[in-house]
Amino acid sequence: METRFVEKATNAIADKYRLSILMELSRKGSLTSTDIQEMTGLSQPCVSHHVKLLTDSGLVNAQKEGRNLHLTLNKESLQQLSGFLNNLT
Amino acid sequence: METRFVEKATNAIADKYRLSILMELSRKGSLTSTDIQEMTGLSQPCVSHHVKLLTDSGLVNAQKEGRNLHLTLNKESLQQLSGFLNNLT
DNA sequence: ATCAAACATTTAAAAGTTTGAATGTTTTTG
DNA sequence: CAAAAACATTCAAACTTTTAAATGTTTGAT
Repeated sequence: METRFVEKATNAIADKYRLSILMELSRKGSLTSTDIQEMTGLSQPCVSHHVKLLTDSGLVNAQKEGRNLHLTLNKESLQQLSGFLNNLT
Repeated sequence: METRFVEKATNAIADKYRLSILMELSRKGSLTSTDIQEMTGLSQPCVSHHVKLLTDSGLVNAQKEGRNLHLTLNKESLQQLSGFLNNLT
């Protein structure tokens, strides 16, 4: 089943920095790693780590554009997760 | 905002045992800690710990009935979480 | 070609989580 | 009341996650 996805996706959300990244992606549409560094005050390697967790979970899409990493929400997977939780009720 | 709830709830879900407890609660309607022990093979203290995380998160209701702990899903909070995630998209 | 900017990787320390053994509490049963 | 059943708590070991310093890679500007 999709339980591995649910586990990885909820784990990706379950952190204050990563949750704030998701919310900011939702508000702004897209962000770069540098944007996230400025927004969180975290070190660059730490941001890189959090971004990797988010992209590995499938909740965030990453696309290299020149030397920038262009991050966007993966709406389909967020909706899939939302639907899974709703189906439990 | 509700971000602390989202953090705690997703954290509660983000574990294979706790996710399976939620899914079994969804299927069966209710469980006791002993049911969960049998179902997971985990030790009693470990089950107690996972149950506490689930109830502290607000996703699961616990009610003492004699010496048993009667666990049920908190559907409202699951729907709240589902709605939050859906609103990000 | 040089330099700088953006991001990734490696590594190690600090902090947090998971697990079960031992023990404690409460409730039911004989 | 004694014993057992169900759950909670304390504790310590094993494991995982988070963080940043150091370093590496790639891309763009001069």
